[in-house]
Amino acid sequence: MNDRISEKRRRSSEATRGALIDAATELFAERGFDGTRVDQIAQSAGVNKAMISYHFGGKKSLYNEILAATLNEAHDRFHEIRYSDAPADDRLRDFIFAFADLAATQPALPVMVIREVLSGGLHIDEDLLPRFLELFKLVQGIIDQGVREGTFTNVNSYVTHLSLLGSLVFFFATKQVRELLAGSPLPSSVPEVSAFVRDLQRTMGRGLAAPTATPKPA
Amino acid sequence: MNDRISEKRRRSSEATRGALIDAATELFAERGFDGTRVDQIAQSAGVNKAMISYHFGGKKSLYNEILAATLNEAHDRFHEIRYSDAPADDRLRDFIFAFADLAATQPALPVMVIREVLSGGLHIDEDLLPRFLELFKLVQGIIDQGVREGTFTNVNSYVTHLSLLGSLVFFFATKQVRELLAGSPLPSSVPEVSAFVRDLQRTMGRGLAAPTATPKPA
DNA sequence: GTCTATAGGCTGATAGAC
DNA sequence: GTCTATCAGCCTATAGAC
Repeated sequence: MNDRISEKRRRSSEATRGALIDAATELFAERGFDGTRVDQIAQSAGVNKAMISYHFGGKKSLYNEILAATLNEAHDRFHEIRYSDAPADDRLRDFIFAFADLAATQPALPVMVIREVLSGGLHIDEDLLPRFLELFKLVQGIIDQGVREGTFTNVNSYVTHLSLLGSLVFFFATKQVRELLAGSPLPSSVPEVSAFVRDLQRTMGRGLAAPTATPKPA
Repeated sequence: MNDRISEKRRRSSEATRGALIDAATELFAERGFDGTRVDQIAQSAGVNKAMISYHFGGKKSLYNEILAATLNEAHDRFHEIRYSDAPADDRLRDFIFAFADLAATQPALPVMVIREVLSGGLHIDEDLLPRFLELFKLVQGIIDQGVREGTFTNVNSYVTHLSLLGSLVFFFATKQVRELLAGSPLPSSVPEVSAFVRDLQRTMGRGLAAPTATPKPA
């Protein structure tokens, strides 16, 4: 390849793209699409704002590219759970852990998901919708499995999967405010996250367990 | 009072105010503060957009007035539960029902709450914050009570109350999208809501019940 | 590939007539 | 109290220099 002459340029280009994506991800998550100014994105990334149009074709395209990347990462992370043949209660436990793990690495995901859901998918790209719904289907499928197998009590899987996702998404989406209200920076929220995961796994496990089945000891 | 001469005007004035509030409530909930245009509010209310500045002193003040009214209504609705001396599991059940009932009448509440929480209380009025936190404290208090009384298992009340509120807020906040995805208008979501309330009451009740205590029959 | 400068459109607010 | 007309500011996108 004739990379030699353009090596320096190529690296700069990708550095610019990356810087823009990182800055924009944080800002979009924090203030939403409408609340984010392209000037801020550019300044925060340390590049000129014209680069947004050049590299991504505008603010909206940048937003969609970020959303796509985020959803794709989620898709990959849940691969094992999706095709696992473990019993439903184990898969549920694994899902809660995996979601929390993902949210810890990619804090923007839950916020962007909830923002999209609130706005009724107003500025979501049409071909991103399936990726979006996958997440919901996976959880509902696990609950359906448990009901079918008889390990879960006879809940409505539709409303129940919404409850579970609501708990998860809300917890991580509110992290920022809670830190703010907690006084200040909050040293480390890791113990908080693991308490949340543990309690949610237990509460859901016990709450869904069929009356006849003895729930596994916590 | 000298209302006679200004009676017609006063009524018009309040009608204008009311129309603006109604229109703005719906639009703010649907698109957020930044996503809502004052032109839209005025047009949707059928009045001139100058009326927003005249009656409320600007877009932001209108927003805060709506948020205050919404939070005050929530405060009033939960009065009985707040001062109830019933056992924790009953209070929890009542709270879930009351929240759902409130959300059905005031669909904007959960959406505005979640939007505020996401933006880190960026444009919330400072004297509104206590009202906001009340809601959270109430739920956490109920869970603390159950743990103290020994009817609830030894959960972390902080993370658990977030799970519960997350389920509630998320379910009602996503109503719009879910209707959109369900094909179309969705005839009536009442059966869905009652299924949600029932399952959430059961799942939380069973999930939190202390191992020694026998959960009440559903 | 990156930057500066600027265009063009829209937003929220207000002065002044009725 | 309400409306029309208009302003100043801000936002995103782009043309053109380097």
